[in-house]
Amino acid sequence: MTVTLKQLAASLGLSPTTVSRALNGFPEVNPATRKRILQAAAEVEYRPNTRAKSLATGRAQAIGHVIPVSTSHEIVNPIFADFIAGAGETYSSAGYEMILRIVPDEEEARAYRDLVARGSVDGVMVHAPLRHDPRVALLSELGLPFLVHGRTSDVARPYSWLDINNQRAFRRATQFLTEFGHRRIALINGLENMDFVHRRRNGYLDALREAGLPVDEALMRNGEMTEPYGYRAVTEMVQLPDPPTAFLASSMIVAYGLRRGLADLGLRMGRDVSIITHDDDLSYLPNQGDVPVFTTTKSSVREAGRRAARMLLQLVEEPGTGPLTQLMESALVVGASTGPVRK
Amino acid sequence: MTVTLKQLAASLGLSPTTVSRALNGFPEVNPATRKRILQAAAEVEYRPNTRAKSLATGRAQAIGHVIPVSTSHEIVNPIFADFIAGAGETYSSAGYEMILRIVPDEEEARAYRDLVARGSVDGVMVHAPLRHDPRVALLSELGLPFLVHGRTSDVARPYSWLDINNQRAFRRATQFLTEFGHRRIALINGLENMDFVHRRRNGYLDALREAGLPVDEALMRNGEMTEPYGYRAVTEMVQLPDPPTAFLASSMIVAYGLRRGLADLGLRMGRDVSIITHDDDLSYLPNQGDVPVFTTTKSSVREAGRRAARMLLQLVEEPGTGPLTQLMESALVVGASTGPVRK
DNA sequence: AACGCTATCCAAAGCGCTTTGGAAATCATG
DNA sequence: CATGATTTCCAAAGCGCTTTGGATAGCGTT
Repeated sequence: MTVTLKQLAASLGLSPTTVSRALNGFPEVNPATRKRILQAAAEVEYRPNTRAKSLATGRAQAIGHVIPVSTSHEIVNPIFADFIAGAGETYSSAGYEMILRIVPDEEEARAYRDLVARGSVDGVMVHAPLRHDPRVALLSELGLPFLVHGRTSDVARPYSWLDINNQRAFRRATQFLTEFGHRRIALINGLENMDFVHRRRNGYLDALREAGLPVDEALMRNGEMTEPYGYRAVTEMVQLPDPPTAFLASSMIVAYGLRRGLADLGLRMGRDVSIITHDDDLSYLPNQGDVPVFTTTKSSVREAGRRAARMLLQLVEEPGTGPLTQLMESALVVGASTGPVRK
Repeated sequence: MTVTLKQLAASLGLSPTTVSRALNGFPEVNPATRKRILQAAAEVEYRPNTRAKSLATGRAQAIGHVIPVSTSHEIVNPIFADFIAGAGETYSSAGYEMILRIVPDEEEARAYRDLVARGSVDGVMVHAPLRHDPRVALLSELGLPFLVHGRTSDVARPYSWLDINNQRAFRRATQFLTEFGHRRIALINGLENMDFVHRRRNGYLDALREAGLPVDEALMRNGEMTEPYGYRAVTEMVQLPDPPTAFLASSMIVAYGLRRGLADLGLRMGRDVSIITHDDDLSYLPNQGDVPVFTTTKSSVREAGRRAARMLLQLVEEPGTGPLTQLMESALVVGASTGPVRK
């Protein structure tokens, strides 16, 4: 059964103090004794009780992820699983526990306060930041180390984040299309209140401006990034007097919807209509092959999870470390979904 | 800042004992005093320190989910996010923490032992059971309450699980197709070592037998359930001397691949070729509308998460409760992807 | 008036660990 | 060989809570 420090110490004829020091690598213990202790500990598979340890040390050895679930649309972000997987790997190997809280979004603030008050975590990861996100201010105030996956746009004080360069990615993607002669490019974006949506649009607008192309509101959409959303976008836009010849999609799933729409319309992707989508490189939606199916702005969200976790752990373990930030670039990977505009 | 029981007691001129009893609803405290205590506690937003509490009570108030990540294929199951979301809701409202461990699959057993030894959890959820899954025996031996999402096939002793009736679902789906006159039906299944894959195949085989149809190995595939996997399956099978007229897909993502394959081949889904897929009702892959795009065997994995969590909590809170099992049926929802066989 | 109950509160121990402040033994040093 | 410095160990307190085993006061009974 589970063996405690005290029992282990007794079985060795030593005090708990010495055993604890030996196990935790303190210097003041005879090498021979230490060896004996380590051996015995390994033999009985001793593991310190997490709760006791963290009560004594004051550190939770755990990182929290609070996932708000909107009671209205109930969408669970599909990138969530891969990000968590990446972050979780890092936590595990650093000896941290990952604790997840799924809460209705109106209770998110309370969840953070609760985690702090109960001393359940040493830091938290902030998911899916909004353009104006109150969480940054809240967490700064609470004094809990945190790292934002993404950014938010109106915060006075600096904070730590890891983001991909959404603006640059979408500017490059748009440029790529304009260079192929496309002049009517649609942007099938995510929900308006998300911060990344805003940045992607900026990149798109930058490129249009640089190419001297007009902005047409009719070619820009915001919505929950589902497959039917993509489908609807393309089937409706094709009926415009001057329909788009190219589409920028905000996710692979949306791109699937676009593709289906094109197929139903009898249009060939890459010839009649071009598509570029952002690809989070989700493990179950691979876009590979000699020539990938889609041209994408690609960036592994799993890798983002790994890096974000590493940064957060640093913030936790070295308090006073200035805000940490990291901007990941995404690759523009050319696949079969783009081509010169048809005359 | 964070206030402790002792501080709260001191500020009220009471002993920690009384405050603790008042907060935990014990009878031996004067109603007036209790009210005073509750008020003060609410005012300073007192929350008992989780670790201290669980050290004292011996209960972790936490449920573990161990997610093995294969180092070889690295696929994170897409249903994972929705299941977790469902389970998480339940845990939260029951006052339990959810702790997640992402571990390389060869270390999974160690992860369970570790969780037990450290006393980090009161129970665990077992994901993605294999046909022959060693975890059930391991966990029984460890004496840790657990619930399996799915089933495994060769375990002597009874265990608790929640599963969908995969066999029945796939039998009905196959029947539905045979009744439409299909005689060449392909089964695009998941990885062979997964338990549900086996059950689905059994359902499929049952229906073929009932319809007096021969089994053709060339029409059955196993593989990681990605979009390209579906695509490859259909494009290759169509070249068979006697190609299938209908496909059973094991997930929505696979069905997307099938659909793309058909489109590339110039075949119309629902007319030239029929498709039925299992639909886990993932929030970001909706299959709705007056006439859904796909005919599916549908069962919400989110709801499964909710129920599984409830069952697990019951096992944890009422030890000695016999093994709990629940078999959910999935609905056969008719969409636009099926039709009578073309002559 | 003495008694036993009951209601209400508290002191103290304990959960399993870490950590402070010695104590004892060993060592080098003059 | 006495002295101070090191090395090596341990007792005890403490982390924030629960819980056992009283203590005290107020109450109704006889």
